Amino acid sequence: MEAQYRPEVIEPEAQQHWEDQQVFRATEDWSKPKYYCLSMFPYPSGKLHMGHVRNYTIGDVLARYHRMKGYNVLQPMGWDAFGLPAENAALANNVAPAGWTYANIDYMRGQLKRLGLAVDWSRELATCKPDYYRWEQWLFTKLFEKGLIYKKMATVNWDPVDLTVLANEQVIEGRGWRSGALVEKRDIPMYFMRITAYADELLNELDNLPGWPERVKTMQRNWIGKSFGVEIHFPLLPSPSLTPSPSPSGRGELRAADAGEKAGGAGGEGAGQGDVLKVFTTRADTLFGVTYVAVAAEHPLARQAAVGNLELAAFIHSCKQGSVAEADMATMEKKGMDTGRKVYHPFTNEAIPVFVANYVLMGYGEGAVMAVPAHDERDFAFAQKYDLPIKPVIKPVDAELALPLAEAYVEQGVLFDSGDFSGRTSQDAIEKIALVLKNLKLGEKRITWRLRDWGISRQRYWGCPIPIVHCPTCGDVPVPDAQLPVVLPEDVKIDIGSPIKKMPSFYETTCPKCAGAATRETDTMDTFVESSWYYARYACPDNAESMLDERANYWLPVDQYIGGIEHAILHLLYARFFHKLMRDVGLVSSNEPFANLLTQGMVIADTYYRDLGEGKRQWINPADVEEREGVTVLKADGQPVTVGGTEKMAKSKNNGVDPQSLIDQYGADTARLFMMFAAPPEQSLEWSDAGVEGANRFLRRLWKTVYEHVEAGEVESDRFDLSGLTPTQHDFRRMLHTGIAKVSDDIERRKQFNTAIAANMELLNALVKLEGNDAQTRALKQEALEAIVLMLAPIVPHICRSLIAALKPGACLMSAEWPVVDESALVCDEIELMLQVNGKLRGKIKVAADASKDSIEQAALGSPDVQKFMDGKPAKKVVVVPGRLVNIVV
RNA sequence: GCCGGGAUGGCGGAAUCGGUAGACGCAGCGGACUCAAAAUCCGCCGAUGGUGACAUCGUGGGGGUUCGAGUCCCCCUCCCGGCACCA
Repeated sequence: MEAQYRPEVIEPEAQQHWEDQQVFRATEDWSKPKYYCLSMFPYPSGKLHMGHVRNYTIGDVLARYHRMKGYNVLQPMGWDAFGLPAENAALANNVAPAGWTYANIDYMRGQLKRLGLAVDWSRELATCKPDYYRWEQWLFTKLFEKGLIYKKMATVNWDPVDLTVLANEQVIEGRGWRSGALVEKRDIPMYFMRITAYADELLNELDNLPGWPERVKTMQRNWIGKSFGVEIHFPLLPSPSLTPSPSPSGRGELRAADAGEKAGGAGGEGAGQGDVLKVFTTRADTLFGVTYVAVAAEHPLARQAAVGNLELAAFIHSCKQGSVAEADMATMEKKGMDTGRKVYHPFTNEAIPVFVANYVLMGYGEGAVMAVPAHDERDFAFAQKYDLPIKPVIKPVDAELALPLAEAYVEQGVLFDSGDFSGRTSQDAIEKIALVLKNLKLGEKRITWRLRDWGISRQRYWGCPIPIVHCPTCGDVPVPDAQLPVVLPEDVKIDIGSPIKKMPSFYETTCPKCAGAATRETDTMDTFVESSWYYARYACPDNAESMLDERANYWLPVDQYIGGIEHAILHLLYARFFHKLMRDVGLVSSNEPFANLLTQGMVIADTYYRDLGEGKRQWINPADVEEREGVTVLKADGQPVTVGGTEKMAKSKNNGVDPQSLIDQYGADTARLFMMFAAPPEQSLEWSDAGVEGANRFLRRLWKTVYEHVEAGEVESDRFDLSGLTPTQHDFRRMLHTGIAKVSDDIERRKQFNTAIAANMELLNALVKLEGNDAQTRALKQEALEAIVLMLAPIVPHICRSLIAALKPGACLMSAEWPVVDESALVCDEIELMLQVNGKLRGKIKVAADASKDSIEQAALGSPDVQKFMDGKPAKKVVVVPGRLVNIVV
């Protein structure tokens, strides 16, 4: 055995061996339990960042651990290869997105291999390849035919200078990131996936996912947002500016929820006499406190009221400014304007003003709300600003409201000033009010979802083409199977806007139905679509005949999915939705894609930037800045930079720290060990260079310890006599086997690798201190070193491969099994108990492990440490916690 | 703004079911080895007071439940993630 630990030698050797022997190649094998271990695939942004190292090491530890426990393990890897950054890079560097992407994939694949991951590379896939996305197109056509994909108008960010649609990320402080122009909202037709049809199942199935973190399930529940409420119809007073025109069916509907779905938005236009304004509320108990009604700027009533009202039209137009991002909408100043229209209160017949308000969302409920300033914070602020009445109608069950209200009282309570409903509790009143409204045909109980259908159209180039042909006679025609895939041209030149929109060779085609001249859809799909089913394709990436085959049902569901917490809602919800879609077209038999989920915390780092004006920022990498006399400056020019927040490492903020130098300097094992040791997987990890040295030191120490042990000669294991251990030896062996139990539990159940590593460090520390060179001690050390090396193998596989071979000539890590706890080693006949007086630690005693409660109490009361603090007072109470402590209360 | 999460020594973190706060590591300090340095090895290392045994305080802030709270409950502050076109 080599005296020196040389990762630069043993790591490439181990990786070459694993590759040559194809040891991680997975095949369907029904004789063993299967374990499908999947880490979220990377976007090929250029090079690996620390988040990747963390993510893939966690997955690798679990994959290798389960392999040692006898599972048939699959751990695949691929590339989430479509996306916006490729177009940005193409613009910046004058290269084609495809070439840039493929070069990044090649580079990053090399980096991943250098990490020594137990990945089955034969299953590698890239979502930008036609053999992958053709199945996405195929599924699209099936869903389109089933009505689960439909077209409707949707609002996007529009850059009026570059004449292009902007992603939310490209809107900085309300301006386009390149042009600096004020962004506007614009409605365009898009394809939508009907995820709301699965809302109930997506919500209910969360209860059948015990392997998911509670916080993720809570976030998804809140996102889906099932709320039970009441739809209330407020009859409209005739418009003063319109001549009454009774609708043919009697009472017309001024309803907005699905107005957009009929692409032209015809629903509700021409509302006149006898119409109603529908609102949705979860607080029908506050109905008597309504002092105005507010509608969204896009609501048909607002549009109609603006006809001939220049001021209102201007206000509605001003609501069009700014981005569509909900965070922006929610934090902007609440503004509104009276439409001049009024509605009747359904019970009091009072006339109530209708406002247009920029805080009412068209996409939720009916796009209209009843405003109750006394019992809703936003309505309260709005009413104060516009001097609208505040009418309290709910008070606490056991108290009176302090009037006038200083702030909204938002709790439920008891009704007053509410006609026949006064005196009822909120819950009771909601039921009763809904019933009365129903009898009056002015409303009813309704369930509303916060979840909206998923708009998947993107006006971008580097994505999967939407397989639709627009025919002037046949309309939207899905591309037939035989003509799939619709291949995205890769040899393009990028400037502002998508090149395929200017490429007749792409979009000019004939209609699959009538063979007449037609045009292809030039929008591409949201990249979330690709990442919603890749986990299933890994089971059969080579299948050229169908999307999935029976192998998918062998491997699915994924036993362990690992990825960043930032994907807790969107990606994970879309993937769950897709799994159900694939189930319902007969492709998979399970209900959920991921049985167990580990959401790793973010790797975060400081951000630095310089303002370039017009809302543009140049982000500077942490590696390129330094402190000079208390000022943070760019190393290159010595000029100051602005210090931003500590945020997740991201390409867009250029705050990623390159793990490559870490690997180059110390090797993959040190990088892996450090990442696993620095913080538990679910916590966010603030990057710092410190600590890497310590991880490397531990590996050198481990190597040296094994080296010295091996060099001392072969161990005569047949002279290992368990019954003849000295107390010290017995203590050590108990520690070893307690440690094995702890490490197993840490990895398998707790998934807390930092403490698993700490336990191994403690074992090694104890082993080094263990004195003696007799056969007993040597055998004990042999047992301990083998166990430590095997327990560390999932985390630092390269060094452990060398060490196990040195410890047990002929042994191979790839066939090694996880150490087993020897229960007999855990036996202990004396234990230590803490002594407390009034909950404060005052001493400790040793008692027999099987001592009775009485004898423990006596021993505790007799202890001088305790008596000193009892002041001669009698014990009021003695609490004995078996195996832990005794607390004496005086 | 809304939803979810977090805060423990100089630093990363540990304390798994309400029961010894600070495991393990980093940094620092002292010592051994060395001509010297690096590496390695040994020891110390929350704060305050005390020569010391030890005592008091201490888990973001305030309150509560309990024999006992880092852990449970209520209120607050700050930080992080998500908010549907970043992935």
